[in-house]
Amino acid sequence: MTSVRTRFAPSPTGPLHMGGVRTALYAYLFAKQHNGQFILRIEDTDQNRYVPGAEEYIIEALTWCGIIPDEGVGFGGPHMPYRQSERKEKGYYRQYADHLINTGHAYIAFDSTAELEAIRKEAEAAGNHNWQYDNHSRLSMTNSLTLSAEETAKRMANGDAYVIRLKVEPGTTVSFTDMVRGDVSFDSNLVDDKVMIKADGMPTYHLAHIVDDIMMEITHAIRGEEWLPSAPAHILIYQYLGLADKMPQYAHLPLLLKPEGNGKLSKRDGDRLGFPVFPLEWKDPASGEISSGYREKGYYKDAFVNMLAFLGWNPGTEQEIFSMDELIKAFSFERVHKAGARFDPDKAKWFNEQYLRQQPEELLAEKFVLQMKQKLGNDDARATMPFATAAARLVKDRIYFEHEMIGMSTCLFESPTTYDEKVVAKRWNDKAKTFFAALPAQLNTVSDFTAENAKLAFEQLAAQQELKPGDVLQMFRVLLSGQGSGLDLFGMIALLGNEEVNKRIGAGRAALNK
RNA sequence: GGCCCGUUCGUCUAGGGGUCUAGGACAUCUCCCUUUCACGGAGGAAACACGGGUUCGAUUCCCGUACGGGCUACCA
Repeated sequence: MTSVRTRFAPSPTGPLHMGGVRTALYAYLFAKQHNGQFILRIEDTDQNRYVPGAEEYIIEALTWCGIIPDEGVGFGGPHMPYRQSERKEKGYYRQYADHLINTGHAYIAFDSTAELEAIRKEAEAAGNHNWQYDNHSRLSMTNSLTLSAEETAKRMANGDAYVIRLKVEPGTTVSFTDMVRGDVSFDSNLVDDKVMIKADGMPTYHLAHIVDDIMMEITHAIRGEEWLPSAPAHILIYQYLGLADKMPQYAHLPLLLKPEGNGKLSKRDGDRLGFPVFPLEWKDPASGEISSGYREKGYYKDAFVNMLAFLGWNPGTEQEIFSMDELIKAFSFERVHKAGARFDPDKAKWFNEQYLRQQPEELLAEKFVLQMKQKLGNDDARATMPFATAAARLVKDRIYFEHEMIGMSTCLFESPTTYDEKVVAKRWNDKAKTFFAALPAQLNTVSDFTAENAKLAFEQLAAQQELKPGDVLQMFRVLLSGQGSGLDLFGMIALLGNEEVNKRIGAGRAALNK
């Protein structure tokens, strides 16, 4: 039995959409589950749409996600080159196309784009919305079927522009078994004569992916649902080639839909709704426009991959957190949902939160030290592991992303400049004033300034003054941080230290008593 | 318009003839914990698109309708 070989074949027309990443992920998971190979092929047959940097972006994005190709552009392999423009130079596609012509399954067509456009317009005006170049119309067009062999040869020798079209035989039902959809069938009468080789000599997707899949021994072709309508043409090509036995199994994946409204998820949605649609940040080379990326937004790659895997697939158990290895074991196309999946940015954040919670404390502390150094300067005494570890413990459960640590802990580094008015209005009374006048001295009696000891001292003083801790606790927080809510109060106090706490109490009293 | 695919809580989904008084997760609400907030815990509200069949019995099978999506290029 030959080994499973899947491929991801994007065209370098811009940054890789997260839907594309999911397609790559499923193809990768399936290949790895079967100890097979995952191949990255670049489909750059449309010279007009080529975007510089896109190819590098694709490779970097897949690499970041841990979806590492075994073969492909940037990775080498036994089927080089893996870029279709280069494979075209080798004559691969033309060879297959000529074979199809020689066996009567394809023909040369001279009709120009402008002519076709005119015909479509005319048909449209006559109420025919579905004119296509097919078995109904091809005999009234200018092609090697309607021209004599001599005339055709003459035109070609003349350098007249022509394309090679597939000659679809009418009257059959084309059916195949899709890995996610089951049996699907089409009427060949309705399949158009697809262009396989364009006037510029480049193959179209339809021919190119088949030739490459055959040559690269692809066993499973995994792609988006948008390809389903052209699947019958692809199956016919395999049949006409006499290579139906080489045809991979197809899997058409459901599309990713907008979080709200209609249609598939697009670049615009991210900009509009404030979440990334791309794995990595992308700067459009032409417009300079920047699209945000999951990596730059602070998502863990594992969380991103986990989230993506669950958009349209689920394991059938209640487990939601999956490592790549677990995904490889659990994945199956039978469990891919058939309907499009509406993307939910909240759930994406939730996944990241879960991964954040799982992070080892030490790792978080290391990142925190870096953030502190950036904010406070390299030499700041607080930007060290012991302090950062304690601080990380304080903020960890209140954030979705690592980069939020520093912002969540502002009160550890900055004295308040304003004080929560609501709390002040309610709690800054005579008793509180007396209490906080005495508190610094009380705190000075604490020899080991831990959270527990500071709390004890605080409660003692409150008891002495016949106050419930609740009467002055929130005010204490406001004096220290300016805010009515925030990090665990005594945890924060321990980190601030006796001296800083007293200083802030003093500053706060001065400000509020003015 | 034509063709193809789809349709379970707001969202992602489980379930594929009786076990469904339809399960989980996100979001939302309530309560508990807590000085607060968050975390955590407990609980609530919330869905089988509709109409016909088939069947003793349909969320589950079939057919229609509606709705959604995709495709309809010498783009992928």
